[in-house]
Amino acid sequence: MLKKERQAYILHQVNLHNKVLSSLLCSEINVSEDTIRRDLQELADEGKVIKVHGGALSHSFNQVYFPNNGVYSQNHKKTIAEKAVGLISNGMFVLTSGGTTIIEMARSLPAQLKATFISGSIPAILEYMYHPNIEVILIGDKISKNSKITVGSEAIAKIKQLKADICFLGTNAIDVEHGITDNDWEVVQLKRAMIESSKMVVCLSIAEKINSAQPIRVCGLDEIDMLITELPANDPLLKPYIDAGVKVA
Amino acid sequence: MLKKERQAYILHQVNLHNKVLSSLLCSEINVSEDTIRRDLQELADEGKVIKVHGGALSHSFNQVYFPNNGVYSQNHKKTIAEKAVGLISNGMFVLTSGGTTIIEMARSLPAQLKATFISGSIPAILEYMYHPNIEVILIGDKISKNSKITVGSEAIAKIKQLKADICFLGTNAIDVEHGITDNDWEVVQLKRAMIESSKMVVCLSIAEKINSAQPIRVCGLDEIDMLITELPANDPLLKPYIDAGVKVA
DNA sequence: GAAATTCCTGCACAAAAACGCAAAAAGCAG
DNA sequence: CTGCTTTTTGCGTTTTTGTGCAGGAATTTC
Repeated sequence: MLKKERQAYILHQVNLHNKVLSSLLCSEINVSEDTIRRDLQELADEGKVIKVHGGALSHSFNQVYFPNNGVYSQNHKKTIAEKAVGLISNGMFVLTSGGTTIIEMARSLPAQLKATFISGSIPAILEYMYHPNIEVILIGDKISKNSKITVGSEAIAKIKQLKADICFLGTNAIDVEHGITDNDWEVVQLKRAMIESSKMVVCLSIAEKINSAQPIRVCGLDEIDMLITELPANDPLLKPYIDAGVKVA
Repeated sequence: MLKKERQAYILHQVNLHNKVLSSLLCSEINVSEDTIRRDLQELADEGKVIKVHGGALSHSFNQVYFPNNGVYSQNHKKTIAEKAVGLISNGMFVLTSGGTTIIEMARSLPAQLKATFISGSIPAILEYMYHPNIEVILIGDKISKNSKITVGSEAIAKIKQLKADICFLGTNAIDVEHGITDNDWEVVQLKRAMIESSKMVVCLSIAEKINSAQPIRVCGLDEIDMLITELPANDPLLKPYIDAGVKVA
């Protein structure tokens, strides 16, 4: 394979999937990692891709791909994400909110999964978009620059027209007394709509946020079906939620 | 075998397979590698093939894998982008399509500009999102993974509810006879809706796309108000468009 | 913090290109 | 056919280019 040919192939992959991993490319094309690295470097020098640790990104993608942006520990989120993707099966309609846990989940989706994902979260959409078998429906409206998600009455109206199989909510605070709470009024409206439009509601929450409360109420515990944390299901911290009728994982 | 005959054979192979290896050719035709190299050099000088280390590539190979890349067209797009942003003033409602030229425009927006941008193009939205003073409205619908833009009846319906001050269209092909044409049916529907929903329609097009046509018609020249290219306004290539009543810049 | 990846640098080796040169082939005039 | 010039080709040598490998540094991950 000619060098130029190889670079063309790489560029094609970058534009198609928004990102490439050097490790994958080198086994795919059957050349050493050094060669791939040098190719990526050259393409980067020409401004055609953006080189990052482990591979390269397309130009439009790099801005939102913040690898470890989270305030909280990443591997907890990965644990949660993996438990969550286990609930999704082929053919499902899946509604997701925004939040870093949700993005982690989007990254953990197995390649062979065929499902339809609906979301207004830009970073989540980017992850879904380069997944080979997932169909993506974007909820449009005004973009909230803070949370990088579309908010507003149009988005809510659109969600209310749906009936998804399952809905995943990134959770800012949860406690037995107040249920799920949050601090952004517009995001709360959206989450409420999502809950109403889903057959099953799953909350993703790292343990630190359990038994904390925020000013605005999203819903009571009776409205959610499952709570996923990084803790084992028998952790005493989760006992009150199980008693309140919430499944945990 | 005569030299002319040999070169014709090589050219034929290049056009057939999009690439040739010098090593293969020389064993095939039974001449030294030097001869092949000299032949390729001549063909390259005549612009019939693209010579690379180890062989040669056809022109169409480059067009498929490096669609108008290169420093030149990047600079051209920047020129176009800068002309385009000059048309936007504070408080405007701006509708934009997808395409690399539009993204370049998004990158060129001055920081102090206060306007509302409406688009279904994910890469464009990403650019707008990080701009300090721009309000962003995202058009939702199913995402086309190819063009990274939302397409479908919902998106079109939403656009038709608007009346934007100005609309910027990335253009794939334009000529006097057929007007604006494109090759993606869904994108064309979207562009048609955008044109209808804008007080002013501006097409952004690099010069190489001028006087070319694609299978699907977007609109006639009478429906666009302005054509922006990297060429000076008095370039003869633009004359027919000016005659047809289109402003150029 | 420790372990695992990934990256960078210099180096060696092979493949290909460039260059000069001379032999071979072709064209041409007598 | 012969002698001459011009073009084309092949061959050695030198340069350049492309690739892989080994190490140590840097970064990410757990």
